[in-house]
Amino acid sequence: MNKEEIVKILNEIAVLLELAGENPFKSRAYETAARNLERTTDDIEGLVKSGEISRIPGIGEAIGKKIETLVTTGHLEYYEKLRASIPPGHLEMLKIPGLGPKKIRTLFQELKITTIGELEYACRENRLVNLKGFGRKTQENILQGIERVKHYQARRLYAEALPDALTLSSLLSEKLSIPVTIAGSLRRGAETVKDIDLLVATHNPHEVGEAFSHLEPVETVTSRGETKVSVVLRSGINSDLRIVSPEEFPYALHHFTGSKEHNTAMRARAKDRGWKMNEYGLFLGDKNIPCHSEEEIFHHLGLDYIPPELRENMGEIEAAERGQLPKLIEEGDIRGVLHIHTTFSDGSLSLEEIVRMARERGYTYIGISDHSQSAYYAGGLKREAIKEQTRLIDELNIKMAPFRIFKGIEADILPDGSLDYEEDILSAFDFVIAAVHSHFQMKEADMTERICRALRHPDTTILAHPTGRLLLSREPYEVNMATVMAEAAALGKVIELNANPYRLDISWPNLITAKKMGVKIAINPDIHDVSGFSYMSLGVKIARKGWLEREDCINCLKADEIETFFRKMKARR
DNA sequence: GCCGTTTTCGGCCCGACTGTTTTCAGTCG
Repeated sequence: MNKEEIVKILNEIAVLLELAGENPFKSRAYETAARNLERTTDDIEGLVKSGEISRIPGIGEAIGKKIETLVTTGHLEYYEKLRASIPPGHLEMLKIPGLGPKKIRTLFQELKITTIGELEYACRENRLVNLKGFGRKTQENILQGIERVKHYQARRLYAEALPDALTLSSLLSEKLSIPVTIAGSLRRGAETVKDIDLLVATHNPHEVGEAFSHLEPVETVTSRGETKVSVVLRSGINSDLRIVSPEEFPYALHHFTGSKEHNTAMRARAKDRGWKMNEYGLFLGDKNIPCHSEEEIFHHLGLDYIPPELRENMGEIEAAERGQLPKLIEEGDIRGVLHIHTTFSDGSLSLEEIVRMARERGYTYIGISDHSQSAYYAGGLKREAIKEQTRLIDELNIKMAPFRIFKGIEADILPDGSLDYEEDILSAFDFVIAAVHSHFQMKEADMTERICRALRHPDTTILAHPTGRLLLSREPYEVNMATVMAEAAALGKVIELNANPYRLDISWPNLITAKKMGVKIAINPDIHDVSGFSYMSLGVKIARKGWLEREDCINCLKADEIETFFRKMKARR
């Protein structure tokens, strides 16, 4: 059993233990173990064999044994029994706002409720009002919660939530003439988000809460206090506004940016030093240590400033302590854009239009990569079309100099791992992007070998969207990314960070590993139409989340540098 | 269940809000 599956099982055990009414710290121990296992780059099987699995922090004797059992047998009786003891509907019921493990247990013990359907029925029959700890209001809220789960519960893409966040913050900001800051997972650059967190510093909390509740995009107010107002927007997204005093702002900004895991680790660190940390300050006894910015808070705790994207408790605190945080890539570092489709295949922009748009945006080169012949659904290029496009690019390169247009192709990786053209065609391109677009249902070992074989093709420059996932709609195909990344590292091949908001593939946790292995990354917008160029800033945000620096991304190279880079790869064939 | 320069037991981050209570439990982030 591989690492991802074990991580998933440990996390599920944590939730099941909560539902079973176990010691919450035991549940948290499984969460911690899962997280630390997930972020380790060590070979799990190797650690198990050498008896060193407990060297991973948070994994002790008991969990260590369970991991060993999973690795060697693929089963775990403890987990299976635990899962059998909890109705599957209880896991689903956790999604209803206001319902947690305790209330779900009460519902089961008193009313034998095991599914959301039964729960809805029980509410309509008015059966919750007399339960201890419940009441009329709770029953109403649960009914509403069920409605909301049915309609909106889905998480949102970052790119979908950000415009709403910007609208809300600017409306509120204009209304009150005060700054409104976006915090939470949006500030951290999460791929998908559950809600929009906003933060305001003011001495008039009531006025701010009132104004926020009546903004045009707000549909309903779900909770309203002195420091926090929660609403549901017409678009279905939840939004929380936090209101603090100007003095508290830096602490609150840090706190409400999260992540939960980062905050927990930071507060533990403060506690180690005899301090207490919360959204209102950093306290030694009753005395607040004054900080005027997030930077100062980190410095007081002996840390370099940690950019929001890194705050996931993935080693950033340790790195900040050692002064070894990466100098993260910025949008201004990007010199050129690769992976662009034109009207030759399934793009809606002509070559000339793309060149004009790229120049307007300050890029100094682009790389064209239309689909290859077997992608008939996307108008893949036949031999003649390639000739025609080559001729056109040569002309434009003369006309537009010093702007550079590199000739590339997005070649399908066929099921056997070969690429979709003869070598004489492939070797004529400046670069080749290899991509899986079909036959997703393969066994992990076969898919991994298919992709590794494509990487070994002498003409392959970049591996596109390596897991094929579509956020919130399609799971990644089964592929061992550790093996793929190791192969790319050994061969000096590039892996794409596809910046389409639905893909963001390679994922940021894998980026952290790729960087450690020395794999170079191309941040590629996979442009098909005018919106494509705007994906670059999201790509950079995710690259930052994956700890990337300018040196890690090939499209931070200047035009002549990337030309040399492509040539050197060709020379190795 | 994990962990230890407060070590093998007794902690484990912290506060707001809601709805149920009549001082607090549960949930959430």
